[in-house]
Amino acid sequence: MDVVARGRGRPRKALVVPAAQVPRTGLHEQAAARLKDMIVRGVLPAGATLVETDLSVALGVSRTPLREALKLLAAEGLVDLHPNRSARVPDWTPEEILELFEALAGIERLTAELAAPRISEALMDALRGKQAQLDRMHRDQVLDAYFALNQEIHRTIVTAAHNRPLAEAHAPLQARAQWARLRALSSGSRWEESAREHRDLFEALAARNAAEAGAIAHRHVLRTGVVIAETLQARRTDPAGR
Amino acid sequence: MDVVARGRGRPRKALVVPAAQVPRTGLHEQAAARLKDMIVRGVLPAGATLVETDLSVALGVSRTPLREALKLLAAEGLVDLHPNRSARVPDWTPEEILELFEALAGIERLTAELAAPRISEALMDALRGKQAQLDRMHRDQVLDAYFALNQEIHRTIVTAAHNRPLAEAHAPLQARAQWARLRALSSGSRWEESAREHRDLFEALAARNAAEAGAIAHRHVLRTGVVIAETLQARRTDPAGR
DNA sequence: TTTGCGCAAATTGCATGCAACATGCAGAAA
DNA sequence: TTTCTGCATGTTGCATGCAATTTGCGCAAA
Repeated sequence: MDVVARGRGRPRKALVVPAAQVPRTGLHEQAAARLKDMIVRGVLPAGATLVETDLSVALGVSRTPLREALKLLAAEGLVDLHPNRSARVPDWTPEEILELFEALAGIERLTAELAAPRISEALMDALRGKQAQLDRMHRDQVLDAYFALNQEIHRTIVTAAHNRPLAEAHAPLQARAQWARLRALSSGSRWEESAREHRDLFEALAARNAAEAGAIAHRHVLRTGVVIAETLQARRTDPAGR
Repeated sequence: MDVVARGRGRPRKALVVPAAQVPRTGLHEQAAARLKDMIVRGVLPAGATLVETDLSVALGVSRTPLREALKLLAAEGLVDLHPNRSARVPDWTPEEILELFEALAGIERLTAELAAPRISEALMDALRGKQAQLDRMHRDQVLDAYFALNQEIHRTIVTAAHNRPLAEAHAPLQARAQWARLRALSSGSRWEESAREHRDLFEALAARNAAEAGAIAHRHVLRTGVVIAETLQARRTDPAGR
């Protein structure tokens, strides 16, 4: 295939380094990733109808990989796909968002429970660092950085749970949750509470207390979902209200 | 589009009944369903490489919908898909099966916890019927009917949890779990135990005891996974051993 | 014998063309 | 006016063709 040593036999004279796993992804995956990003960030607004031809020229690919990408996103629930109809960006109701966070809370409870006993020292250290940084973000009131780091911590815990199928089940929910979070960037009061929950969760993990960590994670995510759903509900009845 | 009255306006003289929602699914979905079935049932054995051209003639569709179907199955983890390589049916190790059931146990715990307080009377009745039938299957030692009904009960509980995202997260795991179950049709001793767990779970649900129902479901699925993984492990070290 | 190289066959990735289906509108019938 | 019908247009579903990539095999060199 190319000059780099590949495969399992020990490379005896590797003149070139194994060239750090460039993903080498196909067009349909790139298209899917870009679409996902556009939907989550709201570039493609809820309710938008996605015409294949238009989208394909917009993304610079032909319809075939685009259609494959749409199928992938449909599997994640990020687009609605009906036979012989244009794909649409779903517009989730606050009730659906609540359902979503209920499920997410349950799954993150599991990840926390699993992570508590089996998280590696290395990941625990990483988590410690992130937690400290999160506290700084909170103290300095840097909302969007806090937001991003928050997500990262949750992902780290999922990783630490060391259960691939669970992570795979988590990912699609997480994508939709981020959609909701981004358009309900939470209120200051909840921020305070959220920061404390994060500290508590970290403590529980550090103490390897599975039940406690799970319970905290569950409450944390569920509470987040309630606040977000309420925000969206309020904005729906009064669209002008920031 | 055709003779049946459709749409929202009251049909004043509907000469034909609305023709009970035939799914009208596309070729790629049919192909995906058939492939899924073939993989779960073992018609396509673990490790098999799936050549698009061959499969497409076998299923009687062209490569385009077949490729879309493969992408769908890949999203469910039922095939491995790498760029520029033929798709393969994964051959899950007993360790991976154990991970899978660990995740599944967690999710079914959630479904049981959610279902306990909110299951409708109608579904509860249906469950009662299925449970009674399950007991008969157990008494009469009809293994495969027991097996099928077992699956159905689990699905019913997922439905009763009334949380769409959670059900969507559950489905792909369930597909792989069935793959494992089908090739490790459990031992008689476990059967006894499993039947009792099912009765206990039903009781807990009937009593609307969320924590108890969740705990039972968790143990039940996890234990099933352990037995299945052990069976697969044993068969792997001694392939001849039934 | 073993290792490396290069070509040929097989296979996937993608683009494009055509048929089927849906939707909206104009015009006819009631 | 209101409702139904048929057509025109836009869009999706699928098949097929071609280029790019992988893979297996033969053959020569060490």
